[in-house]
Amino acid sequence: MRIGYPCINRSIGCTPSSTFRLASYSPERLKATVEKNLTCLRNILRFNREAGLLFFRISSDMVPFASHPVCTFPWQERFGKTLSEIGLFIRKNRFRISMHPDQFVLLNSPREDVIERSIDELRYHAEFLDLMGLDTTAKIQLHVGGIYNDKSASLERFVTRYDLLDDSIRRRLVIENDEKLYSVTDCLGLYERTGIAVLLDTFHHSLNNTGEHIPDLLAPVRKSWKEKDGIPMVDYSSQQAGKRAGAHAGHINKEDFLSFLAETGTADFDVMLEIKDKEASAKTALVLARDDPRLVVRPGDPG
DNA sequence: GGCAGTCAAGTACGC
DNA sequence: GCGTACTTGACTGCC
Repeated sequence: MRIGYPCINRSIGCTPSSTFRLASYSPERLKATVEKNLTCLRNILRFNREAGLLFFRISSDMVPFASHPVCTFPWQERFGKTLSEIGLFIRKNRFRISMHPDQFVLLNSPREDVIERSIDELRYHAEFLDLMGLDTTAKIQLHVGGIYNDKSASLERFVTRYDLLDDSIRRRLVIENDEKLYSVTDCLGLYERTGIAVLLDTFHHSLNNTGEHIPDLLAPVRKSWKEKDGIPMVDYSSQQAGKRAGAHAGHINKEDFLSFLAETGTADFDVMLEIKDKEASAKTALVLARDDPRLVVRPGDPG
């Protein structure tokens, strides 16, 4: 078990997801922004190594407009060397890496233009991980998509689309249950049909389920991750008091996290804390888990 | 320098 | 039908 947090770090004073408006696109601007983002990513990874936080989600904004027609700058060539250096650092320190394209990426849309843009965006994500030289345990996590007034037809479209994807994308793609439309059970059904691994989001599951308890889902979810995929990734969060159902907590709820560790027993996975204060809660989680035999690195271990 | 309005992209939902 | 929430920050133009 590794513990981590997504995309940004709130204490080291840089952001790895600087961007700019489409209207102000220029190759120079792109180059400068990617340079800045990569430098920050490096700093975050160093910070994480020292903190013992070995699971990290890389922001989709590393290369702004990467999949947009406006972007003709050969960022792959320009930054290939830097990316492979970062990848080496990642492999050397046994980090686990994920990426999570945002809500515009939909494989089951009935609209062909949406599908095309989505595949372009997935190609960018896969390319980014490939350039770092990461193996297929580095994943791109995606939700199943929309319902479009017909859930079974929409599931069917997902299967069809998934089968048509390039292997460079397919070998990294995993599906995550969402809080409203597609439950873990729906995702496991897609696994049965396509072989795609299922990323369990415990918080989404608490909001969208058909009565299954987390401990009962661990084995079927585990089964969907093959050896080449690595151990499962799990997203963890809890409800922010006083906000709409589904709002991510601002700080880790210690009791809730401890009971999550307890109810998952000896099942091994890497866990990502989707909590708003990012590395602060992740560090707390690491301390809370210090006696858990599943942990790869304990707090205070030399980095 | 500070502020408020706005930002590539899709979908579901409430009014 | 239209505006808004997702996730949330941070870019941008204006004062």
